[in-house]
Amino acid sequence: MRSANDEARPPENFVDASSPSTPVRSNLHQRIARDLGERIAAGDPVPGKVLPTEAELCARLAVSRSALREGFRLLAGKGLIASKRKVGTVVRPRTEWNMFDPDVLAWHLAAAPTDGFVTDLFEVRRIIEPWAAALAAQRAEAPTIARIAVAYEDMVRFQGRAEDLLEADLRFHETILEATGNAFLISFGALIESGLRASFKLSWSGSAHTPEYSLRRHRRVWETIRERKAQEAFALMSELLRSAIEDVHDALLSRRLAADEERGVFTDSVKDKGPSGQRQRESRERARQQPASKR
Amino acid sequence: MRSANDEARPPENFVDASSPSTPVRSNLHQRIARDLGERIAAGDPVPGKVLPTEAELCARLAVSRSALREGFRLLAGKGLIASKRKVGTVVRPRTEWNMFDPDVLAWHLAAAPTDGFVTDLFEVRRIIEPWAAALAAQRAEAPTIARIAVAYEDMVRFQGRAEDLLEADLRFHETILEATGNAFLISFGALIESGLRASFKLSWSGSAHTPEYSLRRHRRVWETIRERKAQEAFALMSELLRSAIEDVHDALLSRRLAADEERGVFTDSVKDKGPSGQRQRESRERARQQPASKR
DNA sequence: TCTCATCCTATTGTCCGACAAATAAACCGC
DNA sequence: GCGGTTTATTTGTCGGACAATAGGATGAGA
Repeated sequence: MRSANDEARPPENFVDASSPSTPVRSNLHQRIARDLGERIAAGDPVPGKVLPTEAELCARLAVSRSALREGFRLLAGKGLIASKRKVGTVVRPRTEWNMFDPDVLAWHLAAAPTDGFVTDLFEVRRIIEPWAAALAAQRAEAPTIARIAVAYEDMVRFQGRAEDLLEADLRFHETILEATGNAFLISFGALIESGLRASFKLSWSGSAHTPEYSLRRHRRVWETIRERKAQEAFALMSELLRSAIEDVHDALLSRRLAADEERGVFTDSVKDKGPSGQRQRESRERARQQPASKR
Repeated sequence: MRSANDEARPPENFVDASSPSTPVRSNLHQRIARDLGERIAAGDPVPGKVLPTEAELCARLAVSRSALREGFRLLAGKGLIASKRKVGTVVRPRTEWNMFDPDVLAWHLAAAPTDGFVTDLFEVRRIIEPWAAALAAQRAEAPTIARIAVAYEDMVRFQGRAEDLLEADLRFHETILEATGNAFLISFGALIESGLRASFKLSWSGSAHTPEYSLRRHRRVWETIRERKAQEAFALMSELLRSAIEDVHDALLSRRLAADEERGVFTDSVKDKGPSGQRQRESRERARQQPASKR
């Protein structure tokens, strides 16, 4: 029984290798978790509803119950699902999900990168990272400051290659978080990494602002940290993130415009969007749950 | 084989029921994860080292391999461990752990509530919650504000019963986070809940400040949110947390003093601690990894 | 003696089947 | 119509088997 393949099953043909914090050759239960996680993040089984029974999912995904259940545990540990005897495995309400988990963030961005969602993410970054910069200016040890410098210099050197530039950019921000010596802020770095990687893959490789503009801001942040000017580091990091979020919103906007145009629709829902950077606050309630992509 | 019990094994005799975000009647794999998680958080297998093999752990804990592996997945999903064929299951470096996971936080606090750790936690609270209060003042809808009021009034009513007071206190802070509408900030509430619950169980039920003092601060935060005064809400929440961290530090200090005294040691390591609230910044590096309790 | 290829073995990864336990839902007696 | 009982379904745990991988031992050759 269970001959070959039924539907929606990636048994062997996809080596893929696209997930943060999981190695290229991921295990089966990791792939299962990612698969289900992305689907749940997209709202396939809407919160409150139950997933198919383990037996059925085993058949559909063509995996053993052990592997499936281990995948379930990965999701349960992040708050996405909860299983109970006789009732099944239910998708927990979104408020219970651990949004600070890098995987959960990646699944969200892979499945439904809504405006409201990335707005929320950058809002948190704008809350945390300026403080991190200030604390780094106060506490960073010399070698850590040197690593921030290296990251910045790599950004300059890799200006051409977007891939390497992203890596250097990530290292820049993560090293600043490290410099604070705060275990929680260091953890926050993984979230930024996951978020930026996914956003990057989402195709906003470039930016609306010129590369020089962004580089100059990074350089000034680094300099103020080196010179132990906490308040200025705070302000500059705040500025840096403000311009970064504008870039992301522009990218998401053009992305949606392109999608709409190609679909032939051009209704009133997209005609009066301003040039970004301002109306996020007002329209955030409505933009929240509006999927911008497939599925 | 595997007759009765070997060591450090809680097979059936502990019903316990002490873990946040997990129901009272927890499953076996959840208990396994908590058990190993607390031990790892305490540094039993130090990061980089490998755990005993699955076969051995199965024997020691007297559980099946399935249950053990599901527990492993819980831990792996939070970044604590990583398994590889032939090499075993290694404890990942602390920087890779997801400190924003409520369980990870609880395990840390249960196993090794160091000064540096709670300082870090409250530092993050002081970064995030004032902003949350400000955003809540801007965005909260009327019914949400009403729930904040209810939480405050419950705090007043439950002044006597510490348990209920804690619940109301948690609801107060979590509702403010909810009011921001930011998915990430809402997630942060689970962290606060886990942290405060563990701290509470750690015995600082009361506080150095009078209850009235704390209540007055909460009241003023609520009022400014109701009156949409974002800046004042920011400042007041900041103040509230500043006094809260003083309470916690006092509690931890007296806790350690009591432990030292009872042990008979009274060396120079504890004699010149000031009256809290000031020297956290300077001595944080040294206080970081100093266990204050058993094990 | 050093280097490299090969084999061996230990360990996790996955599969399978069985039974236990819980509990929602159907059922039945009153 | 209602409360207690039974049933059926679903997850929870167990035990065993084999596959896959990779570290380490082994041995041959330079």
